[in-house]
Amino acid sequence: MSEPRFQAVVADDHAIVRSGLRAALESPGLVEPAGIKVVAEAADGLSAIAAIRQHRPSLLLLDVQMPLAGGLEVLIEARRWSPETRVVVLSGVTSPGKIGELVSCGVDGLFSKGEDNDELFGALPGILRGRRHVAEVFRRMLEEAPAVPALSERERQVLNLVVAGRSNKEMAQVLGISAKTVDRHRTNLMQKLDVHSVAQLIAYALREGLIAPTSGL
Amino acid sequence: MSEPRFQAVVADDHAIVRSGLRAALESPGLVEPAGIKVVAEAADGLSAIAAIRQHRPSLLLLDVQMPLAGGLEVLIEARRWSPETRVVVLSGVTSPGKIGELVSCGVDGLFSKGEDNDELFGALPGILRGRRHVAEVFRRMLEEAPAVPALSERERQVLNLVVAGRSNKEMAQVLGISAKTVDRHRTNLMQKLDVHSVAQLIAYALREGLIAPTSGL
DNA sequence: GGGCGATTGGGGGATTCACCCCATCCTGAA
DNA sequence: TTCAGGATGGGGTGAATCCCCCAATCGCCC
Repeated sequence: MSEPRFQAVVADDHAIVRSGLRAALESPGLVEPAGIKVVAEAADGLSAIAAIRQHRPSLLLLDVQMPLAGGLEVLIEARRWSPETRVVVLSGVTSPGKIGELVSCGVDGLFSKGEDNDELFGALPGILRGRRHVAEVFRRMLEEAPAVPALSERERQVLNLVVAGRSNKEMAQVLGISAKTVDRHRTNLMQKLDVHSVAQLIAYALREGLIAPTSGL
Repeated sequence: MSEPRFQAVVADDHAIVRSGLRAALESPGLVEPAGIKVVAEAADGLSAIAAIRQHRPSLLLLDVQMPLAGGLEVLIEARRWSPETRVVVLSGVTSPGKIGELVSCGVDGLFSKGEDNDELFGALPGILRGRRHVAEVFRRMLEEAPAVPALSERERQVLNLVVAGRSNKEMAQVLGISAKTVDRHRTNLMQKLDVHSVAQLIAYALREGLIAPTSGL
């Protein structure tokens, strides 16, 4: 019996998922001949970052949406504190925006929770040895991406406030500008996104993961 | 080595969760001395119902939100086709509305994905022998429930259409009634829920899980 | 320097929304 | 049988939205 060559940290807000991943990684032969030792689990983004800083593992298995800090933030912090750690993200949501962000930030692996994990387990050995792997589903999605329009800083702010239920007048106060200017940004925003109502605007923000579904009001 | 006394069906849209639950159920001693045999997995509501009809298992482990049919629908169908099957629901979302619905529909077990699964595994043997168990978190939540107002059929329809981004005029066409009546329902709806904008209305629908975050537009 | 885009702000208008008023019809419970 | 509540509509008002018009300033890149 040989010692596991690799150590991993598993981060997901669901305990069942963590134990499932742990079982799969540690079972010899499934991913690695000697298995992969899971040295820490994390239920939220902050403790994930803490675990990375402490253990400097060879692999980080990461969920996209978690409490306290999302997948992207954790990815960036992990790169900073442990550059040699291979970061693999598991995504439950499939919004082209978030996926694109992760890819351009240089994740080493990107897989969907909905699909079979054969693709994940099959690709992990390669990833641990320096290769990269983005799941078929996501690669096709990015190719067929309907040209995501780039929003300006102000437009993003306005979008967030609209989603939060604020009126133009309130936004004007918050941002310290005229209500008319808010209206202007709003118009440009809706034109860029090709939507024509608040509801569609919120639906867009939701699809793109610009907003946490758990945010009150 | 004795044969497992119980058979289970596991339904969840994430493959990792299914395999994690399977591993836990089947491992001898963790839940049952002889383990629980997982006779089928289902990735969506319809195949979950099909599996129940075919296998008539002693246990159904069920996720709340799945494609094609939600947890509640599957629960009702399971009761119809296999009344002796104990139905245990795992909820990722924690909206008082959905939780209350499930309890009043008579689930045998109700647990949160976010918490440790010790409570689940500890309670399963009792559930298999006829007891019921609702997780601590949810019991406290239901006690502190802020008196969920009951919506009428029309109001629910209008709410869904509002969330879908339809205007009053469009809803009038869809529902075959006057735009003025739609406005009426809308007014009553917002009064009942104590909200005063489309954004807050959508936020409510989202919190209560009345709408799938993955629904396009 | 000359565009280009982001940001700022104003006027105006058509439409929609939020919320009142009023009424009738029907169903089921008390 | 009365009576409450749901569903159906009409009228109207004030506010907000959506979308045009116009203009100015600032920074950035070629």
